[in-house]
Amino acid sequence: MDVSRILDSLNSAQREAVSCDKKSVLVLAGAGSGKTRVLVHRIAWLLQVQGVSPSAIMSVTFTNKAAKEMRSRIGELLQITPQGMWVGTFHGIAHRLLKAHWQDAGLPENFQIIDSDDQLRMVKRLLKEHELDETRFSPKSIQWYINGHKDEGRRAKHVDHHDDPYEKTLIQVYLAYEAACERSGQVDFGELLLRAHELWLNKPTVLNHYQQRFKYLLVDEFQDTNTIQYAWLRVLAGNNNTITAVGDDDQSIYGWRGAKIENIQQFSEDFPGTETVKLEQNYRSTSCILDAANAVIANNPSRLGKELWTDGEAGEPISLYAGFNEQDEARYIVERIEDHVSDHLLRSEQAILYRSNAQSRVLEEELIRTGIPYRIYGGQRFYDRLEIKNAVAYLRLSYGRDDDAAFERVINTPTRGIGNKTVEALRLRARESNTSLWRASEQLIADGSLTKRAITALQNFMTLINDCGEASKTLSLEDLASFVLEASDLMAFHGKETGEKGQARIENLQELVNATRQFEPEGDDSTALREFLDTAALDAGEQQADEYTDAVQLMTLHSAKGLEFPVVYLAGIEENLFPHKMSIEEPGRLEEERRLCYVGITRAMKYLYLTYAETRRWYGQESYNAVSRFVREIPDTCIQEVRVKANISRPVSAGMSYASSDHDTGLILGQRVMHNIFGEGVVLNIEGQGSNARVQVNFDQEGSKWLVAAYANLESI
DNA sequence: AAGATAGTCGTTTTT
DNA sequence: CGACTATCTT
Repeated sequence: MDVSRILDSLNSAQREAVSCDKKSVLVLAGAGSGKTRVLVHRIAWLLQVQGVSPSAIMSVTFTNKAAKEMRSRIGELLQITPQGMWVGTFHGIAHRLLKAHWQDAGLPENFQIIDSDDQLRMVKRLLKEHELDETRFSPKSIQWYINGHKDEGRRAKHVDHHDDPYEKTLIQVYLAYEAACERSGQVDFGELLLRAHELWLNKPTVLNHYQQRFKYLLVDEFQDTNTIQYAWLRVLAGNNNTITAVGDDDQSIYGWRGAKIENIQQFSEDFPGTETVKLEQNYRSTSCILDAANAVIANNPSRLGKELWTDGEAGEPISLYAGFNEQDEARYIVERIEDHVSDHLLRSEQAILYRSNAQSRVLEEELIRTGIPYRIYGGQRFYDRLEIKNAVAYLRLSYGRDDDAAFERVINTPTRGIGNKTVEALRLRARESNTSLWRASEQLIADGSLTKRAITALQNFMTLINDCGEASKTLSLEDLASFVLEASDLMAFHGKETGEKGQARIENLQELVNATRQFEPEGDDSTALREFLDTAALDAGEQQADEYTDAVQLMTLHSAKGLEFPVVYLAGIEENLFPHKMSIEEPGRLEEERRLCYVGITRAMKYLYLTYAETRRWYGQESYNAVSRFVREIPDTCIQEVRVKANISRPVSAGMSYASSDHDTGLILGQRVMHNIFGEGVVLNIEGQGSNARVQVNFDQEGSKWLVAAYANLESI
């Protein structure tokens, strides 16, 4: 194939990255600089110019979505789908390895993946077993503790207790957790990575095989890798393989869950002779937006240093709007959305981004009020929904009886008279005999050490599961799913839940049957169930519901990473909210907030609106936040402040006295007032009546603010 | 075993 | 404030 086709459409930095023949390349790809493009073209370069076999290439991404996109774009560019290439997520690839080498990894052949929900349940159970006080040892924090150590590559036996009794207890729980997973053949997300790493370390022949095979490694979103992921990669790369890492230190926003931005710096040290290529030309945004982004991120020390530029137009200035409360902020945003719609932009080309999910409510209310269709991204994954998890638990038990997480979940769902007492007895026996709950049930029934009623109920349950197991051997995946839903009575159980909930649950369950019908197993029918269960555990499932209606997009800044929109509204750009209160004190965390802001700004292609509220109801309390420091970091020349209505030329002097009765606020223009947070100031303007009245005050310290008179408690002085 | 009630807690989220 | 949970009540 013609080499020019691969390089022609690229700029010189991109070309450099694509065709680099060093053993290690670090591509620092700024937002909108064609990162995925470089990865895809590099793979094409390796295959078609270097003549590398597809099976010598492994490309690792972070999310399933990214992996999917990578595969389809490679196919698009090459017009064929290369066979034997591994393209997947860290977790997906680790899982694939563990399935192939379960014995070497010390796992049972049919090990199951548990998600964080199952994990949390297990931790809670263990805390009860160990009679630990949940207020002192919160399940969530224990889960955090375990996952944190796993992400750092530490098992319970590696953790140092520092002679601290509290830490010692945590380690005990971690140990018990490991034992419980072992006993029931369950593997959590962190465990996938940890085991895959241990597989390299403990089985040199296995490692050697894969080192020989995967001569070319590519990693996307490298700034998001955690300790164990990077360690795993490094071992696989060894001294001889070629590794391409693509990432952006300025877009590292997952430090709080273990991502190590340091891995980027470390890379050049670990792989001597690394060639670093910076992609700084941006193809997404106007120069006005880029100037703002550059200016904000420049406030972070210890960056690797990049500056985005474009040869495009300056574009519109960024709008800054100060709402007097969050409803006013929402109203402003929705008005601008309508403006752009009448200006022939689609609703789906406009996104409202916010720091935390709680902000979406007011925005939604306003969108509903004005009848604008919207779609909220994020939220619960399809396979995380209660009814789906229940149904999948039955499928999991059909596949393997020792799956304790699944067993616990549905032993009494729908209710079948197996109470807590019986389940306690099962758990006790399982622990004593070091076996699964299913085997423990068999034992206890044989013993006759349960009440007659419990035995009957338990037997009914086990018969049901065995029937499902039999069905799984003969039926297609889809028929099995239907069978399980009927036999277990889950359909009826969820259907009778109150209000629209029941209806929604039934629809989701039907959607699950749909998913089984559309599922295309890689192997033959005999492995279809296992493959489907793995997908349910590792893949979010399509969230396609109303993808085709033209709707405004709402999402957190975190979930916006990697996306772009012609119009972006960045709502709630206030101190304490963004940067978030919890991150203001520590410099490291503040820098991550700033990177998040950089991510937000760089999502915008043409128009960017920054909005905040001077008064905001937050946790049931009125709060007064100053405009975010990030706004002040943007050069004035990029920003245009939107004036509130026509309050301009009314002269403000002590002599003027508009009757207070007009506004019911008891305030007079030009009057000096005292506010218990902002201190002293002068009333500049009054708008509205009664409880809606709002007052603009120019505070000596804090500058001008709009306040709701009813809440502001202004005192005349 | 469902329904009421008190109590808690409150960024960001993928696998 | 309000969503969620754990515990108590019938």
